[in-house]
Amino acid sequence: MKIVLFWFRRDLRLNDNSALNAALKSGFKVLPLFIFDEEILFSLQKNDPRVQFIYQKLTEINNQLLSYGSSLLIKKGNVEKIWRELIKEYQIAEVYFNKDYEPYARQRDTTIFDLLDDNQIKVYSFKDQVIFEESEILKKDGSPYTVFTPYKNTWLNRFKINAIADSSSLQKQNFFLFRSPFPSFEQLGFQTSAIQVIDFNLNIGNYAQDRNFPQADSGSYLSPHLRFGTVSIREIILQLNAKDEIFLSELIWREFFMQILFHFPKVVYENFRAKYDGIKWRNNPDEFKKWQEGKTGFPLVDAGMRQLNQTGYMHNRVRMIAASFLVKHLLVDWRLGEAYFADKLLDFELASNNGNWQWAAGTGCDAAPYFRIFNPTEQLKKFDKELKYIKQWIPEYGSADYCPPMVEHKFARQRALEAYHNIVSLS
DNA sequence: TGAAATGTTGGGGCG
DNA sequence: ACGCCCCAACATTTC
Repeated sequence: MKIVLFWFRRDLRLNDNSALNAALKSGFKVLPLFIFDEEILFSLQKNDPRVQFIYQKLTEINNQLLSYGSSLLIKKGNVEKIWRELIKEYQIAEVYFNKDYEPYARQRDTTIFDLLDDNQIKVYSFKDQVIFEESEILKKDGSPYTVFTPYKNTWLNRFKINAIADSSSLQKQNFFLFRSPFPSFEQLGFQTSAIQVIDFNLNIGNYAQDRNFPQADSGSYLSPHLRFGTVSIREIILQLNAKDEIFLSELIWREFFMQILFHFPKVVYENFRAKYDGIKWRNNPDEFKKWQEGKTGFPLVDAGMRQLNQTGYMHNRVRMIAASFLVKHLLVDWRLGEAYFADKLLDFELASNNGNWQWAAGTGCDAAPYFRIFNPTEQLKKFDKELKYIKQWIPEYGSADYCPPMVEHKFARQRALEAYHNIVSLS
């Protein structure tokens, strides 16, 4: 019997899933598949909380599928090798998956597409993780936007709320009646983590007013869910009210950076603006370590880094301040900070993380000018006046146990200005 | 989605 | 009442 395979990747849900809906309408029975890609696992810790989250969500999906008489096929290893085996094992008519726009995924998917094509298997890929993908929001001359505001204006003009309403419901009877043994977490070789992804909260009525105040806990905590597709971006946007435009704007930043990464994949390794390539980073390992551990002596930086280390999350404003401090005050290459965030953030997404680090470093598209240097002490006065946030994350704050500032602000500011100015004046 | 340095203004103390 | 000085408050420029 010929079947189709639906390949879950970063769309770990059954409802409002573009490629899955299409697969279920194909006329064939659908076998859902997930592959733990060893290329990705290779760079992660055994107890990475994100792998644990993926496993939890796969378990939930599998339980739903069991009630439909089906189940999820789980594989782990080299993706190409696994697909070669699948082609032999099953009579595959077609393969469905949702598009992933990251450079590694695009390369991997091209390889798999060619392999399937060589075996006369049709492949259908779908837009699912964004409202508008890279080819849909372009300037009049066909080139991509590199400035956020005009990108956002075009995005909003193009956006029609009725165009995203998904009317199709899950056609449960079209799943392949199949039971494969669902591997345990231990069988897959993973270890448990104390850090958990918390559920999102769309009760964001005061988001616009509260979002800069880290103690207000005004975040939606949506980001990990959007990262792994455990929620549909379309459903989220349909639930927003007209007054949630600041929140919507943050979702547009997400798509802005995704299309930047698509059109300019070099940003993964290089400054978007090459004129900053000559900056002489200090990259002092001891200082970098103090920043990582939240022991810089600047309370807002330290509170943020400790929140990150303990929970896998950091408040957005504090991310900017911590990033600015590393890059400007310590003159550590933004790529090192980016890599640390990539390791720790539950919501790590290459496009946003890279885009925001380049923003903080002043090297990115539409970035903060290099001479805009956050003063962590001023930011504390403005955004955590009552010291609630910093006391939550720095229990020893105010006692002799709390470390003194590792660098004098005025001195570090001047040093950063000189390091950047030297480069800019050369170009 | 910055902060510091510099410039301007005006009220109040004082002789 | 007047001019002078000080300085806080605000505005503008600069990094």
